[in-house]
Amino acid sequence: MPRDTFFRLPEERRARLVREAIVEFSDRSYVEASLSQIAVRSRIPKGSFYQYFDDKLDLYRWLLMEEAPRRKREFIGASVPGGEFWGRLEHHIERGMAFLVEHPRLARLTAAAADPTAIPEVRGLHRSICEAGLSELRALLEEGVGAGALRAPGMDLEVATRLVSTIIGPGLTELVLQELGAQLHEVLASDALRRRLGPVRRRRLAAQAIQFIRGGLGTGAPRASTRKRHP
Amino acid sequence: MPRDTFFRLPEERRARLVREAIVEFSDRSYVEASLSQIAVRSRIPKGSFYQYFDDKLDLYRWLLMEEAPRRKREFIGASVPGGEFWGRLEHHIERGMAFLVEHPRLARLTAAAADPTAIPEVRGLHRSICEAGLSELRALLEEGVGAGALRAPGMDLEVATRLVSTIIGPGLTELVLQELGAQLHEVLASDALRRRLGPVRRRRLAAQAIQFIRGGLGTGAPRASTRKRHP
Amino acid sequence: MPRDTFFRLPEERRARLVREAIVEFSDRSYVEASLSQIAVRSRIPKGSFYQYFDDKLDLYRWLLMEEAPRRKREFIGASVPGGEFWGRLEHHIERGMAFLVEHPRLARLTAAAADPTAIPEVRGLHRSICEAGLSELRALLEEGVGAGALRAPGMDLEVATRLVSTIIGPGLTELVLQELGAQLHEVLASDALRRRLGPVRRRRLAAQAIQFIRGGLGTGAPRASTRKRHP
Amino acid sequence: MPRDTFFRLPEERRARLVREAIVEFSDRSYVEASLSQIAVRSRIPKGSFYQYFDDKLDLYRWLLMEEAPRRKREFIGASVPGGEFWGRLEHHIERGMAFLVEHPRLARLTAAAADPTAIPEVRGLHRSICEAGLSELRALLEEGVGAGALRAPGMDLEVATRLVSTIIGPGLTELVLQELGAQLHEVLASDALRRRLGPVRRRRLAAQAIQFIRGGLGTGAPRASTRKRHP
DNA sequence: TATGAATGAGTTTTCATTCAT
DNA sequence: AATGAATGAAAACTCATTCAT
Repeated sequence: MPRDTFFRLPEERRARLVREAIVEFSDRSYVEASLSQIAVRSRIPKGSFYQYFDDKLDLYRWLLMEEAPRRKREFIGASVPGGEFWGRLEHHIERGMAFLVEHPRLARLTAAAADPTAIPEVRGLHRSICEAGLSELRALLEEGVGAGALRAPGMDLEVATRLVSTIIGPGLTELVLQELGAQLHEVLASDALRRRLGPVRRRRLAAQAIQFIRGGLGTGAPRASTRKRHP
Repeated sequence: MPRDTFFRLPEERRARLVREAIVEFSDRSYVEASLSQIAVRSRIPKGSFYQYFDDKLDLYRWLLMEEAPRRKREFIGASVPGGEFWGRLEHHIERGMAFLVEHPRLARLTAAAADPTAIPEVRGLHRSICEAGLSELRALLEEGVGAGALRAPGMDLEVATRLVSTIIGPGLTELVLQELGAQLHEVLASDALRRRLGPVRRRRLAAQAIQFIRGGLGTGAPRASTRKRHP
Repeated sequence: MPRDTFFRLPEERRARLVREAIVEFSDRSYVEASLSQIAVRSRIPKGSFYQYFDDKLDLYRWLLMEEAPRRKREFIGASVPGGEFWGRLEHHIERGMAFLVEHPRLARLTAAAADPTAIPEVRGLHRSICEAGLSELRALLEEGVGAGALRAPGMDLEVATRLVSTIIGPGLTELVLQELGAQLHEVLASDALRRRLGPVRRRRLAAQAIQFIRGGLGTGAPRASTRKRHP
Repeated sequence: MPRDTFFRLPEERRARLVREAIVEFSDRSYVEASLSQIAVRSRIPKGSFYQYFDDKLDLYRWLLMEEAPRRKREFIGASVPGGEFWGRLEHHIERGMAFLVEHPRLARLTAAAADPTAIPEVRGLHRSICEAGLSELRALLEEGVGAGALRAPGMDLEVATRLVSTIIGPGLTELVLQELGAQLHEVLASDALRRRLGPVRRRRLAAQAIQFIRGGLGTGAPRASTRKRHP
């Protein structure tokens, strides 16, 4: 975690550092990312950097576990609203996509949790982020089960959680990129490009995701309630 | 692509190189992977390596685009059999999971196509692999639409393809890891561990995935046919 | 030398700084020693440190030339007592060993004068400390010569001084460590360990050192008086 | 230990590297010494260095444990000759001083074993070198005891070994520096300077050291045989 | 006077690729 | 064709000292 000095930094200076760190870590994987580059671009001497963070991992961890989530929460607003289950899930998804479009680098940072790496510490970090995401989603689905909105015979809640998580995680990102007809790095680089995905198209995508999760693709598939198997 | 010299290599020698390359590139991301390590472990001098491949990327490309797919085809057998759509998809999924369990390193290699990287060439490579996978899946789904098995009002075939692809790609992998209660690198390292996932448990997982794709999670969701939107 | 501000410091604060400086400089060589560590452990801001001392060297110099000798004098008491020469030397040695056991970090600091270093200023400092020690010892030996207690044909007083100095400097330290069956850093760290060397064992060691200096190891060696050769 | 490549190096190149390494490590302590400097001065790219040695410590270890001892053995000749004990010891001492004068940097390297450091690996290395030296000396003294040449009542062989070792180690070095009226680093730097200490003066110093060890400084000190106490 | 922060020159080490034999 | 060695551009990180408040 950053040292106190980091938080006491002049706003402008800290913002520069954070901005360039986010750019670097969203453009490149953890190993690819270069502290030297961050230092050069943010015009913060490398020596100074080490006043704020223990090391590269410390910065990365803070970005992934504190800064990105905090900004996401701020953006998303007072978490998921009450109401009917499917509506809440749709809202969740729609906000996720909005975040993706408005703050693609932060979204990419969060998604980095799914990236594989041989570095044990980073792996642990990624893992704990994934699990936090899954917990949140599991809680949401549990409510859905409780409310009778979710049913699927023979499917574990755990399994359902993973599958839905995959859809609203990498799935939606892919969808957005496809809709924009661009690659991730282009979207990260170009404000104009991703602004093409206005609320309307976004909502249409969200609706399709919801529909996929809700009704699947089949015709006349068997219907039944989702059961918790693993208690 | 490898030079001719590579294919003229004594079988044993080539096998050693390929084996260790697969180990390295499945254990580590492209940047993390070390040619030196491959050279040392396969007992192929680094100098010789450059007689066979142009560079690190060349080897990686060959593994991802030629060797892994070839071995996967061999394992999976004569592609998807005929028959009813859902049965074929289930077979597809089941074979994918079998491959994952029997050849986890090759499966990981294939999945690497989803890893982000700042290296443009690698990005291009990953992209083309992803698109090949999507094409194949799209073709399958198109048949499903033709046969009337697939219906979802307001959902593009492209969207459906992406979502299904996400499920049977990262989704299933996550499911398998969860079922094994282990992390990727443990599964890669331990034969015993992944052998715990016998055909029965595998089929149960596959069934749940199919059910998710086919019927979704909802109760009484609207039914309609999948339309091609993007021509 | 420290600035006045240092001496005007609240006692508690100054003591903390001195204590931690002694720990650091006895645990590590001059170059290895870290001002940052001293600052952190003594809870004296680094900035403040530079109000008290010019730099790292200034602190080190003060410790070696002022503080350690002062404390040693305090411990040893009113220097060497009168009396017969050998008795005085034995007392000198015995007190040195007692100091080593009771204040190992201060003793180590003093002994640091023998450490080689590439830093010219530190070298000069070490040198002058060595010479001070030699002067003192030379004076003592001169008295011995005067009193007829010391005789060795063909041996310069200078040579004798160096040799005796080596014995009661590094020699005795090594002897103590050997007797404790431990390494320097262990002895520095553990009060319990070095307390095992009670007065009795200490006196036995001192006696052996004296005997070595006085009579050597030979049987029937020639006897003659030490002459001053180098005026 | 160095890799094979190091030994296969063109003689000129390897000699340059070794020479500059010896210069660096004799001029500076382990921590002070800089690989970069060695690389620059020997005109060996830093990258190449790491083909020959694992790291800085590896080079240092090889110098201290292999190269310096080997060259010393070569210089000293077929170890200690037979004959009467005191004659052998004198020869030992005289050769040591000759080595000191002819190869002061190598001698300094060997003596580095007595330098304290906070780096555990280096400490271990130094320690094992010290113990090797002590073993050799102990063996010599044991013979002396056996031959009846050594006697000193109440003195352990271990204690005697340490004391003699101190005399012929740091003691003699100090003596030589004093005789030259110079400091270590001047002697290291100037061939002319140390050549002033010709065989005659050297022998006189050696004789005084022997006399000190043999007969001590006292007049009419008690005589008795050295006993082994610690078995 | 006290202090927290800034800094830059330096360190060791890695690795893909090239080159000469 | 085979290969052992050479290399240089990068990386992460440290620390005494200075500066501004």
